[in-house]
Amino acid sequence: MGRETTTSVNRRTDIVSAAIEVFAEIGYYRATTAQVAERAAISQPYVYRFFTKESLLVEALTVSWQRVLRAFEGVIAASAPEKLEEGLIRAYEDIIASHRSEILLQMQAQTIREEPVRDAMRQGLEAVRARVVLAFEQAGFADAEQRTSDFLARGMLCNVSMALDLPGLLVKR
Amino acid sequence: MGRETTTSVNRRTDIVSAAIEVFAEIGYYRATTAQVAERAAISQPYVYRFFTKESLLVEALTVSWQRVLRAFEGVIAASAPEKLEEGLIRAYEDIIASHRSEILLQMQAQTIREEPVRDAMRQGLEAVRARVVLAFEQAGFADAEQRTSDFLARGMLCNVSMALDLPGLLVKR
DNA sequence: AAGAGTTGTGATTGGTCAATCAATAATATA
DNA sequence: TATATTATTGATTGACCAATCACAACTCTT
Repeated sequence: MGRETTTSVNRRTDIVSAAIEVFAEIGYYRATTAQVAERAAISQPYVYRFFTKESLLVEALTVSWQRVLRAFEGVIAASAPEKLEEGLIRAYEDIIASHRSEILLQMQAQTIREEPVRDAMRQGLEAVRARVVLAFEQAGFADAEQRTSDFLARGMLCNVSMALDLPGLLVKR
Repeated sequence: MGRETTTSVNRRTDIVSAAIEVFAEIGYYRATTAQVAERAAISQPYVYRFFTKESLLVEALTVSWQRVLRAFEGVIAASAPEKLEEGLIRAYEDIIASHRSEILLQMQAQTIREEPVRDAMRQGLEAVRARVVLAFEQAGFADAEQRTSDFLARGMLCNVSMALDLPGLLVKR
C-alpha cells in the first residue's frame, strides 16, 4: 500500500505539469479534470488514482513556489551584495516569461478560499519572503525587511502587468 | 424599448451590490446567479432581465474601480503635496478595510481571460494610474511615473496581504 | 505458464447551473 | 373600469462535470 513505483512518480509529475498548464489557460474552476487528463495523455478516471481536483491545485502551487525559491537561491549564491536586488528582479522577470502559467495560477490561488489552497500559498510566499530577507541581511543591508517588502510589491505589480497585458504599469529603475 | 424606469435602475444597483458580495465571498465561478438573486431578494430568472453572469461581473468591476478613483480624487483635492502619497496610501487601506469584497473581486478578475472582463480591468487600473501620475506631477514631483509605479506596487502587495491574511508582508514606512 | 500485483480505462451517475420561456401579478394610463 | 405596459416568477432544460466502480491489460515473479 502506498508504494511509489518509478512509473507512478512519472505519472504524478506528468499530471501536475498538465494541470499547471490547463488550470492557468482555462482557469482552475472552469478547467475540467478531463482536460487535465487529455493534456497528460491519460484517461480522466486515472487522474483520481493520484489526485483530487483540489489536491492537484495544491501540488501545482507547491511546484511553482519551489521554482521561484530555487531561482532565488541561485541568484543569492552567485551575486555580489550590490548586484543582489537587481539579480532577484531579473530572475523573477525570467520566471514570468518562461513559466507564465505557473504565475497565473498563483494569482488565481490568491483569492481561493479553501484552506489547503490558502495554506500552500501562505507557505510558499512566506518561504520566499524569509529567504529574501535573510539574503538582504547577509548582504549587509540594515533595512532588509523594508527592501524585501518593496521587492515583493514590485513582483506583485509585475504579475498584474503580465496578466492584464499592461506593460506601461512598470517603470524602468 | 430600452427605457430606464426608476424601479429598474434600483433593481440594477441592487443586483450589482449583491453580485459584488456573493462573487467575492464564494468566488465568481463557484457563485451561482441563484445566489446573487437570493441576496438581492429577487428570483433567479429576473437577474437575466438586466445582466448575464459575465456582464454582471463587468458591472461590478466598474463600480469597484470607480470607488477607488473617487476616493483618490478626494485625497488629491484635499492634500498638501508633501502629504499626498501618505494620504493615497491611507485611502487605499481604508477601502481594503471597508470594501474588502470589491478588492477581492478585482483580484479574481486579474486572471480572468474573457475579453470584456480584461477590458474593464485595464480601463479601471489605467484610469487610476493616470490620475495618480497627474496628481504627483501637479504636486511638483519630477519622478511622478516612478512614484506612481511604487505606489501601485505597494497596493498590489496590500491586496495579497489582505487576501491571504498575511499582515507580516507589509512593513511600516 | 499461473498467479499476483500494478497500470489503466469505459461507462455511468448524481448533482449542478446558466439561460430560456410561458405565464402571472402589479402598476400606470385612458 | 378596461387596457396596456411593466415587473416578476415557476418550471424547465440542455449541457456539463467531479467522482466512482467494475472491469481489462500489462508486467513481474516464481
